Amino acid sequence: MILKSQVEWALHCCAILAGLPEGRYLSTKALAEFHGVPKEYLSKALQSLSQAGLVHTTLGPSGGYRLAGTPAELTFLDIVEAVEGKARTFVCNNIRANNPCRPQGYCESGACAVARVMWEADEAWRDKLRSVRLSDLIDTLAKEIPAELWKSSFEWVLERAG
Amino acid sequence: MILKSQVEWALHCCAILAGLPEGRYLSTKALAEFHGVPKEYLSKALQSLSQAGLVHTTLGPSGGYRLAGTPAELTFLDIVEAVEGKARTFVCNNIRANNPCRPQGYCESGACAVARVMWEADEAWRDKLRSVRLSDLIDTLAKEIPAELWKSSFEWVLERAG
DNA sequence: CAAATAGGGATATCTATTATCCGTAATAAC
DNA sequence: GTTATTACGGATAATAGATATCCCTATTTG
Ligand code: SF4
Ligand code: SF4
Repeated sequence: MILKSQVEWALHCCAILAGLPEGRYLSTKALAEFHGVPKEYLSKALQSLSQAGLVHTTLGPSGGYRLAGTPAELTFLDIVEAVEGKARTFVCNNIRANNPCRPQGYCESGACAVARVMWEADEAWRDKLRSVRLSDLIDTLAKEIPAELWKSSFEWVLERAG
Repeated sequence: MILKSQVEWALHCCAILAGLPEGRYLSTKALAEFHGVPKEYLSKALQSLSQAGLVHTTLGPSGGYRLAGTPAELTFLDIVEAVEGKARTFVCNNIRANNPCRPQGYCESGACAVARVMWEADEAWRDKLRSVRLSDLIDTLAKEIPAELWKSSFEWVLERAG
């Protein structure tokens, strides 16, 4: 059970977009080149972000993406769920229904204890992701990334931002 | 990103095995029939439990599986990890290494902030699973399952336990 | 010895992920 | 207006992983 690589891509892209000046847009092409991933496939991840309303887009030359809100309004969970979906990671196949001792017409009263525990764990995962904002990530990155690299990356992006 | 159905199967099988009297064993065949799942494939899940040391096995007629310890010593995490593996759900493809601005020979100092957050969320999921013991599940099931069904299932199992 | 079992290897099938390609509509620059 | 560039969506192919089956072996019970 492994998250799609698009999740990592989307998170990194949002981190880049967070540094974009007001009103500017960055294209799929630039984001793909910066991260060294296939443009067409990254495009699907960005479209997921767009459909979830996390980013705004414009068409045409100098078009591309920018965050829909401030980095403080965007959580890891928003981004992860936009790409990975909101479905729970444990699906109940209701195998108890095959129990040979089960009385005819016995109707389960909702999900059993097994499923509930698994879903609680799922929620714990989501709670953690919900508690970290994109702005928190930027703060950490700014501290950890060498100032020179941070600056040159920023300039690289600005050169290509429409 | 969805957990294997074997996870559900393994959890249910452990719940059944927890009710087994000391020294008795229950076969793959019986467990598969009880849950209505393919015997050969369920066998793989049970082998995973065996390899993880969670259950003991014996061969021959009247052979099968029993818990290696008490239900209180076994957590959800033990069972889930035995079947699903201990690998983290977020894998870092190190796409920052493709950054065109990255200085030659620049060596990353461990995983970046993105990966660390995702791994913390993964840990939160595992912490939750670690906090629930098999004995807790049995307690809940005993409360929720109709006494009659509980009893007949128990008898069904005992008839087939070696 | 005969029957039943766990275990493991090989293999097939199905599904989801990963990736590419192409056509369309919209937009900006010229 | 024309052209270049872009996001978007549909179709499709390639790959990997999950699901499932089959068969052989060693071991144990009776
Ligand atoms: S026992 Fe729980 S997890 Fe298993 S099939 Fe029933 S509801 Fe689903
Ligand atoms: S930035 Fe983090 S998640 Fe992304 S490639 Fe680097 S270490 Fe991995």
